[in-house]
Amino acid sequence: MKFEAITIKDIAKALNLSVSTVSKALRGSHEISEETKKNVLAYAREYNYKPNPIAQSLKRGLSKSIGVIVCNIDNNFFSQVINGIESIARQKDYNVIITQSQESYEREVANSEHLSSRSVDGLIISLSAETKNVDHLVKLHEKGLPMVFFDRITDEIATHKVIANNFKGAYEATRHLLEQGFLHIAHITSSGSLSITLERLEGYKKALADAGLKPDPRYIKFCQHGGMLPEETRQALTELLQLKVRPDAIFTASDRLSTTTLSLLRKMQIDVPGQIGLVGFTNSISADIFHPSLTSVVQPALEMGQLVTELLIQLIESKRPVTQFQKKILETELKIRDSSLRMP
Amino acid sequence: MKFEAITIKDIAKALNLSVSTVSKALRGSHEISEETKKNVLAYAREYNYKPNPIAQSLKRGLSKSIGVIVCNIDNNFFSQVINGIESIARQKDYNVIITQSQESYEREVANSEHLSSRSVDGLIISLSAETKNVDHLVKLHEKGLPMVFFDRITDEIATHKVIANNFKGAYEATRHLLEQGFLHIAHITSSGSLSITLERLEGYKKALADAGLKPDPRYIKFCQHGGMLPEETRQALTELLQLKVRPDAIFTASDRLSTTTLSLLRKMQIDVPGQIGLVGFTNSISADIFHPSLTSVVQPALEMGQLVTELLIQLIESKRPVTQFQKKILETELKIRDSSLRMP
DNA sequence: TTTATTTACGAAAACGTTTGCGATCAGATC
DNA sequence: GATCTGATCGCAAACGTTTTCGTAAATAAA
Repeated sequence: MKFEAITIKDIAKALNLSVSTVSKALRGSHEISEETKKNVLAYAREYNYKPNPIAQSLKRGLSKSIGVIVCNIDNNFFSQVINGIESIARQKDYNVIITQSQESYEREVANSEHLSSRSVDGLIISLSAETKNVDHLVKLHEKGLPMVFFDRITDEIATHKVIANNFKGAYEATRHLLEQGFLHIAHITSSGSLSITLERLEGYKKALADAGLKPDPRYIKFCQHGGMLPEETRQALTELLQLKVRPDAIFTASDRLSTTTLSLLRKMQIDVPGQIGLVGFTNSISADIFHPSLTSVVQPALEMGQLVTELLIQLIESKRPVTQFQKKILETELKIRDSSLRMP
Repeated sequence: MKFEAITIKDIAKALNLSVSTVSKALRGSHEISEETKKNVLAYAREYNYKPNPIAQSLKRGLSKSIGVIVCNIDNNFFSQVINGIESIARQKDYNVIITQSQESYEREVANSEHLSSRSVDGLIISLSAETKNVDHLVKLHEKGLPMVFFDRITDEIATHKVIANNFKGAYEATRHLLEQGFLHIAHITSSGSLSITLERLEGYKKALADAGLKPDPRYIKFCQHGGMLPEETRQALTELLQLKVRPDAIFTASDRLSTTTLSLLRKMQIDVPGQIGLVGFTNSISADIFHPSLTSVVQPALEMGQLVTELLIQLIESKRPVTQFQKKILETELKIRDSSLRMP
């Protein structure tokens, strides 16, 4: 199965020109007479000539493609981010190659190596929950592969980063629960090695502190796989419910965690928000038809994807080494719905 | 920003061999002595040699990448399919380039041309809702670009196709509503030009007919953009609710349509299933925490993605032209939940 | 007329591979 | 001793493009 396309050679032969002349004519070089240019362009258009991007890549040493590593695409937050990435990439004529780490460190390492050997021009990464060591990325970065981080970032690599204001988002979510009169607010979150986990945890603690409450470590549950495995969340929730002073509200720190927790509470016949209030980080487009509708901290996922892609392409296309890096922090939005309302 | 990697040339120079010898040694050719092979392999391993895939692509005329065109990635059904695509592609060492048509015919055309000029080795497609004419794909297919379809397919191109048993899925959904005692069952579906629309419509009609009911065209609403625009769904729903004999149940034909309809019914304060029963095609992982939990026809999305990718790669790698094509039909599953239960 | 300058084009190398073929040399066969 | 065979390797072309450099003709300046 071959897919034959017209090449510069064909044009050259047809018009009795040399390959180099045709190439220059196509790029509008001043070295070529207007008439020749016209002829070449006309012929190219007629036969629908498209330059072979692979040959161009080989020549230029750039592939016009960028790699993406996220934990999972089947997740409203990440699929929205990818939407944003794709829109900018397309606009700037880059291809996007998406890979999933499934929260596994090993797969993240394999993906990053595979992508770099696939000669992508740059990498967009959100770390996996399992990842505690970023040497694999440091190595690639030192070799000169441009990369940018979003959402789950690391301090160990100096480059552009885009995150949501996780601290503030978590703070507002927790404060909202406090304002509703909840007192024993638990927190179910992802792996402690993730930046978002720490930031959200700090926001949660600060809100409690500001209300004169002392965070209780027993109320804070980490899920090493970020909610990929429902069993993990069940475990965390079960432990919370067995505490002597059972929490009267839960703040969940990620998309999967939020929906799974709500699902489990329903299966356990626990009334939300009657017996337990709930606020979660989630970008689910269906949060308002959940039972109960889910109060959520929504991240500007689309913008994050767009912004991070713009920064990466900027890095790729910059002539001189970039030394000034940005850390963009986008604001979240607290959408108050039924799951957190003490008195509806 | 350059990203220098070791090449065959470097190895050749270091070991005092020719480029061709090194190349052959790396591929384990019988022309090369065991000792030389050992040396080359050792050196390659030590310096972490990875063949430049772009150069290989140029040489072989194959890029080891496949293009995907779906309407939208931010949708549980499609993201699950892509999950399946990715798993097989990775396993067979293909890259996946994902594009979104956003249900627009123009973007579908642009994407298909962009991908083919990007020299992907093959295409996986689910047609956009707007697409009525597939000439752009016929042209590429005739030029020899392997392609396979899933979900929204066309008869005009002879190739492998993978779909769910839409007829049966729709039939069972409708029959279930009938069994629950609903009599006036409306159907909100996508564009009439989509294969899935027709198949599901037929299943719906057949179930009604088998129950001795005559399908009423006023009860059938088409959404040209497949639910991408909520306004379209609102319009359809509003019209249904204004009928003299208001439907007492609705069967929605796609992911977005289902969640949007449920959302709108809630906003309109219409009790589901009390006033209106609801069954929808959806792969939402949260259908059981909807209010009410949503009875749904679930498609084996992951398997669809895996299967369609296997078929494509089979096509790409086949030495001789393939003339026998498969149309795989995977079974759906009806998950009965609250939204369709007359008497809970 | 001679010499410089411009214009318009072609030859060839390069990017990193793969591959057919020819070269060399050893040993085997007659 | 001449020929053959097999093993091992290098040369060179090829994939399609870009780009540097050279060169011929045409024009301008001397």
